[in-house]
Amino acid sequence: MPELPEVETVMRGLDACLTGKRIRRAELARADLRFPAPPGLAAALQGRQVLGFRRRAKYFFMRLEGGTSLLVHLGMSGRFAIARPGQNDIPAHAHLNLVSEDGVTVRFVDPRRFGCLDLMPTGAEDAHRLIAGLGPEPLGPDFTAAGLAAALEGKQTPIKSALLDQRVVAGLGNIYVSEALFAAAISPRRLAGSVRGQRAARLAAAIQDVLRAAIAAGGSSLRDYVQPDGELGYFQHAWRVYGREGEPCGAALAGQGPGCGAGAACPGIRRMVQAGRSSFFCPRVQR
DNA sequence: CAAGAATCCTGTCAGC
DNA sequence: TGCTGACAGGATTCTT
Repeated sequence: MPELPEVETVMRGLDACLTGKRIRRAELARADLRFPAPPGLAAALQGRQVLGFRRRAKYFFMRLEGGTSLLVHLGMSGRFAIARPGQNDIPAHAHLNLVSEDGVTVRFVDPRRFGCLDLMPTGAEDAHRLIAGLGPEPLGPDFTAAGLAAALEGKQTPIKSALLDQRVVAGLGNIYVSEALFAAAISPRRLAGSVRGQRAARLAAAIQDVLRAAIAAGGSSLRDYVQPDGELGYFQHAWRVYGREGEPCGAALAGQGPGCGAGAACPGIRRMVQAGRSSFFCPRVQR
């Protein structure tokens, strides 16, 4: 679902259609999301010009004239639907509706309501309670192999679980953790504390590679995920292990690099459940 | 204190 | 065909 690359892609789409525009009308259809949206949310947006966007982990901020920022989290099923003037079909579960000065309607749609919306002064974005405790941005300057190793030091939990902890590194979810561990040839079962030195360096690089590739691909997609421009299922995701249980690793990697390379001897991609979540991995290459 | 389980919610899909 | 149950997963809260 929406992890860092998807959030980045959604945000870029919104940036392209809203930045510089004035919000003619704002309506909060329902406020009972993961956390209650503040009552004054719609009023704070209406009539204001959108100045720009900024992402942090799986959150992003929409900055408005007047010094207010809107915090958005997509949760599991959150997306943005764009409707041009005349396109009047309203998707189900549209919780926030914004009409731009050019007549384009932007809707925050989130069936499961695991997402959230909040307001804060633009200068206090990083002090927000959902943001303040986050670990380093994996594509930012603060994310290093040494820092990652330090964050993992002494942890008795499997590396899979540790990487889902947003305090260790911010923005990974279940999909890209599996992908990064595969790329780094590290078993999801390995104890987090044993990932250090060269292995930590490999993992840090793999995390960055996997995220960069996904952003470049325009974000990956699952089922009901929709691009901000309204297009649906517009590209083939390129996950190497996620969702590929039983597929031979070599075939899965055809044309995408050497991968397992065991050919017919490849045991195939396995799925297991860790901390209630699926992990996909190749038992031959990941140690 | 840390690690894991339970929890929120609803659409989708497999199986009968 | 229609129903039921399992499943998906982000992040907080609760339990061990």
